[in-house]
Amino acid sequence: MNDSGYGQFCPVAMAAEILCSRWTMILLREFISGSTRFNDLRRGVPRMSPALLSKRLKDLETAGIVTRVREGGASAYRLTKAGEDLRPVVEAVGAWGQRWIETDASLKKLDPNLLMWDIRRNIDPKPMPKTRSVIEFIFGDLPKARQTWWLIVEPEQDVDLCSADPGFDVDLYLATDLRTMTEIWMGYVTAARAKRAGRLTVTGSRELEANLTSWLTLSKFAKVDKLVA
Amino acid sequence: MNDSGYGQFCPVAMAAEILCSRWTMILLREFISGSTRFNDLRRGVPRMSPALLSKRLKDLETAGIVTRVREGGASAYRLTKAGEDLRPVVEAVGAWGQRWIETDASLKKLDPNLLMWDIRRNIDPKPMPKTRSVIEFIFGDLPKARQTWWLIVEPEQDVDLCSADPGFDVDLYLATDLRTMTEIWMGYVTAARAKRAGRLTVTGSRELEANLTSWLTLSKFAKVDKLVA
DNA sequence: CGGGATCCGTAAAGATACTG
DNA sequence: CAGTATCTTTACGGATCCCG
Repeated sequence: MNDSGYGQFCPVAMAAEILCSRWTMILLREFISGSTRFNDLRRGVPRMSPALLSKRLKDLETAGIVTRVREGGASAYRLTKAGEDLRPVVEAVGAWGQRWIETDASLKKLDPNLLMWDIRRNIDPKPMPKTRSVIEFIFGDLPKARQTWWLIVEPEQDVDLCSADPGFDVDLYLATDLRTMTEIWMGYVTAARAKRAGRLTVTGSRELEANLTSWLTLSKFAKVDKLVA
Repeated sequence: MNDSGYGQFCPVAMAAEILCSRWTMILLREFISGSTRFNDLRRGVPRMSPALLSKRLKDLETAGIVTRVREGGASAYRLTKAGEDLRPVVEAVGAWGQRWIETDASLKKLDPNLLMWDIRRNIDPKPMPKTRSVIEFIFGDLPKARQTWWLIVEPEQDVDLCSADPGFDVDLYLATDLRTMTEIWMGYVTAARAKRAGRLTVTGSRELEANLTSWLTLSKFAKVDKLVA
């Protein structure tokens, strides 16, 4: 008998034994967002120790939720069908969080690295120019080392994120502060409203500026209505 | 800064800080199933220490998921609107568990107390006689002390569960084993099939026997199709 | 550089007993 | 009935190191 679990045959309990251990839900969010490599996953859960990440990946493999596959020399982790089927669970958790967690509580956990990493993987290159576009984010309230971020969008390619100047000409600048950009990303405030309030300044390519809301895709939870302030 | 959490503004992470601590999901299942009193909750999570139960209740109160109210001399815990809104989360977790957790894994965690407690709160008295009905469950494979259970169903009242003979005349007997009854409850096998296989014997009131499937409501996950053996 | 393993101190959970 | 108190065990966090 496995004494580490809840000792209940109920499917909620059986599932919770796997899904509700520390970091697992966040790890699943990373998988559902498309990460497959150890260090990509790690970037999404920077405060999780690599030892624990390694253990959790093994646990998820044992549970039949991820499979480990060799890709060239490196290994990649991919969701199985059972893992893909967890999408509704993660989305239900996220939707509840967006509805009921107080805005201020979320905004006490600002992190430019996580924000930009999230923005990066949700950029939609389709409405963007058919050449390379470089977008510079400037968080005026942060110390120099974390102030400036570049997104490099090449058509038909994954978007690149840099925190060191890549040396390309910049097509669009977004000058703001970390809290405002996070609020926009979470759907707490619109980009237009932030601009009018003087909390966001957009300069550069007229085209990119004009259709900003079509390529700067927001968090998938941004459309969920909040029910608490 | 709260270092105990995940340190991420993402709603999945914010929600998981609350929902994915040990026992919390099972406790929420108990609330959603209708328990409100400390000792009722405790019966649904018998392997959780009362100290931890007490702490989790306080955590849930702080999170705005339950409220503690005085009812006469005793206290009761009730879901708030935010707590009620967790129903889709718990149901998604349970549905995934029913689909993907192997049957044998669940059936290694048999527990007559949990099973009968679950059956008790899902009995539907409406299709039953308008007088008191007493149903005796006999698990022939268990030691004497846990072999026999009585359900006392009075119209318009909560169903009573006893593991000591209440002394009433019995209207219906169900003789089976713990695994079979659990399989029926979980929807792995039908009562009719278990009867044909000689794993369940029903004797007593013809009426109660005839409409057994209408008053013996199965687990709410029984209708979810399994995708693994 | 990707993908871990090891060691050690702290924090959470389990077991059991007891109380207003 | 509704919890505390106490002690032990396990899980987790953080730093460091290893290896192809």
